[in-house]
Formats: sequence, structure tokens, C-alpha cells
Amino acid sequence: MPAPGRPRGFDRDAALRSALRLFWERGYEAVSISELTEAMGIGARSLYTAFGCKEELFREAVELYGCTPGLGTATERALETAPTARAAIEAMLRDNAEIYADPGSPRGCMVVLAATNVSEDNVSVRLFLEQRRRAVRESVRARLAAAEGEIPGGADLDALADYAMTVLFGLSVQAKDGASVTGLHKVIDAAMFGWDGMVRACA
Amino acid sequence: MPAPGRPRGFDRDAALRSALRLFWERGYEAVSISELTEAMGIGARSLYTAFGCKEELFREAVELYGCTPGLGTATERALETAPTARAAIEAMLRDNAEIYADPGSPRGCMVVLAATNVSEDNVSVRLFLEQRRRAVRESVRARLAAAEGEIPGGADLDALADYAMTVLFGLSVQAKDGASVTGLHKVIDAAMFGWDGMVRACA
DNA sequence: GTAATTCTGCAACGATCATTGCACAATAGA
DNA sequence: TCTATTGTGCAATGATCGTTGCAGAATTAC
Repeated sequence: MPAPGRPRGFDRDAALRSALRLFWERGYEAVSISELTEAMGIGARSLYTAFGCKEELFREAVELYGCTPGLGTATERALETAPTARAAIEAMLRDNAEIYADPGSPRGCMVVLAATNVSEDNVSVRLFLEQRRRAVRESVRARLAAAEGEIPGGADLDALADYAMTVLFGLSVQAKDGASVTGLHKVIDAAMFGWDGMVRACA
Repeated sequence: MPAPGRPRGFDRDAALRSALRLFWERGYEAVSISELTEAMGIGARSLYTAFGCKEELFREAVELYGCTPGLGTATERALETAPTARAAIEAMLRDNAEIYADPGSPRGCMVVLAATNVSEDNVSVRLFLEQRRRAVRESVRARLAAAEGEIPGGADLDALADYAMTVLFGLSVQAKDGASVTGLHKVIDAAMFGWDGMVRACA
């Protein structure tokens, strides 16, 4: 049963995907409504009717990024499926590295890079992504806390989680600067030595 | 001997410092000329007479950031004065961490954060900072190459340098998200285990 | 003094920003 | 067919963007 009124003349999901790519590539403020409408193939009026305003569109795009297989779900998936905490962290880093450096997509993580530079009017957008980053950190922290026996009791789980997140953040900048997938994997090789050393030191 | 013509009615260096802080805090495009003129205490016409245009002002601000003791010089200084490559990397990370989380300054590194989101018109600004980041990486790489005997011959200096830069980049994001100095130092504790493991693995 | 030079305040420039009012089109249910 | 509801194209909104022309002020060199 379709809703009453004139039906929408475009594919809302496809339009949102176009907006996602643009926001991901350049960030919130650096993308204008006119660029969005052109990329989405719709008029400004339709954009506002369908998505509310620019910020709501951005938030929807971020949500889509977060729940799209092969993009935002990689982290959660890695944390859930890996058999050990160490493997979970390594899988999170490596799977994301592949995504960050994928030649067919914007480089780096949208959640890390898409709202770094905002004016005073749009601080809320920056805080929105900051909160998403914090949520990822908490997922990582929770995975470490659930690793019975694997991590010695004296280990600083907060420090371990922050370390993993720091490397993850850094990978986004590296990818944006043009780093290759193999280069990122070598970085992760080193990073996992850091994990091992940290865990061993607290044994 | 002063130059002919009407003398400048403001302190150019002080005005540049004000612009630096603003650009550092929010980034290139998120700061408007009117905000700059207000912070610098001058009219728009004086800004353009003294600095040329917004991009030139930004570049000068970045140069100032780079050559200011306690800001951009920390990295170079750490690389030059530390007795070993390992100590150089650690000092670079720790000294920068102190700067990134300094409560009296904008959080994170200006070179890493100030031109992440730019429109198509200002790609040159992003590339300008990208080049500065690359230059830092080359300094790190050179310091590693100069560490005779300390690092085994089979070690991948590029990977080690990229790893150090990745952690350094990540620290900026962490600081921007509100991480404490002690939190950053704990991250660096873990990161240095990564260095040791990487070096030992290639022995 | 005069000329040359540089800086500054004012007021504007055209362009673009995100957003919306309005008339009309296109559907559903009655 | 009539009403209710929703989407769309057009054209505009006021605001702000970075930048500049111009007249006059302030200095040096002569």
C-alpha cells in the first residue's frame, strides 16, 4: 500500500548513496547543496522534502556508512567473529585498511575524516562523529574485557583500546595521503608487535 | 631605515599568531575572513594588503607553526637531539603528545588536522599540508637510516617510519577528541613495544 | 613645500551559501 | 469527480563568502 500523495520520483536509497560518497570524500562543510543535488540527480526542493536539511542528510549518510557491509560494519564484524582479542584487533585493523585504501572509494574512514574542520555553526556535526568514534572505542574495550584468560589481569584495557584506536585513526590519515594497502599492512605488522609487547609487559 | 609610505598600524607578527590559532583550531575553510579580521584586530583591507589572500595567510600561519619552538619544531628537535633512533621516535611522539593535549592551545597537530575537509577550489591547501606531512616522514626515515648499528640491516625502514607516522597522526585525532596527556603517553608506551618488536623481528 | 609610496576605512563587488514559498503535478481514498 | 496529501520545478530569500576600488591618511625622499 503506497502512501497517499504524489510518489517520489527518484530512488531515495541511491540518492543517499551518492550523498554518502560525496560527504565521505570531502567532508560535511566542503560539500555544497548544489553539488549534492547534482550528484544525487534531484532538485534542491526534493532533497529537502526527502531528507530535511543538510545536517540530517549527513547523519543519514553516516548511518548508512556504518551499517553497510564492507564499510562501517567491518569493525563490528571483526570484533565479533575473531576467536581471540588479539585476532579481533588485528582483523579490525587489517579489514579497515583494505577499505581505507580501496581505489574505488574515497580514502580513509568517513567517521574519522568527514567532519574535522567545521565552523562554529556546525560543531554538532563534529561532535556527532566524535561520538561514533567513542562508540567504536567502547566496542573495542568491551571485546578486550570479554577476553577471559587471554589478557593478564594487570593489563590496562583502556590503554590497549586507546592504542588500537590511535593506530586505526592514523591509518585513515595515511590512506588519505595516498598510502598503499601493502604499506598499511606493514604498519599493522608493527602495531601488533605493540599489542604483544604491551600484553606481555603486564603479565 | 623604514620603508617609504604610510607605516603599518598593527603588529604583523601578532596578527599572524592570531590567525594561526584560529586556523589551527578549526581548519582552513571553516574560518572566515571576517572571523580572522576580528581576531587579528584589523580590517579586511589591511589583511589583504599585509598577507595577500586567505590562502597565503594560511600558508604563512603554517610556516609559523612549523618554526615555533614548542610547536612544529618539536619533531625536528627530537629527531636531532636524541642519542638513538629509538629514543628519537619516542621523544618525537611524547613531545608532540604534550603539545597536542596542551589545554592552552588547540588540540592536535595543525599540519595533520587543519585542511582535511576542503572544497574543490582549495585542494591546493590540502596538498600543501600533505606535503608537509610527507616531509616529516622523510625526516623520520632519514633519522632511521642514520642509526648505524642500532637497527638490523634487514629492517624495513619505510615500514618503521610509516608506523611512527601512523601513531603520530592518530595521536592528533585522539587529542582532538579530548584525550588526556597521560592517556596519550600510555598509547605511546604500547607504540614503543611495537617498535621494539618490529626491530627484533628483523634481526 | 611637492611627489612618491604605502596603508586603511568604507562600501561595495559578484558569487555562492543553505533554505523556502508558491504554484502545480501526481497519487490515494471517498 | 472531489478532497486530501505529498513531491517537484522555479525562483527567490537573506546571509555570508572572499575580494577589491577608491578616497584619504600617513609616512619618506627630495
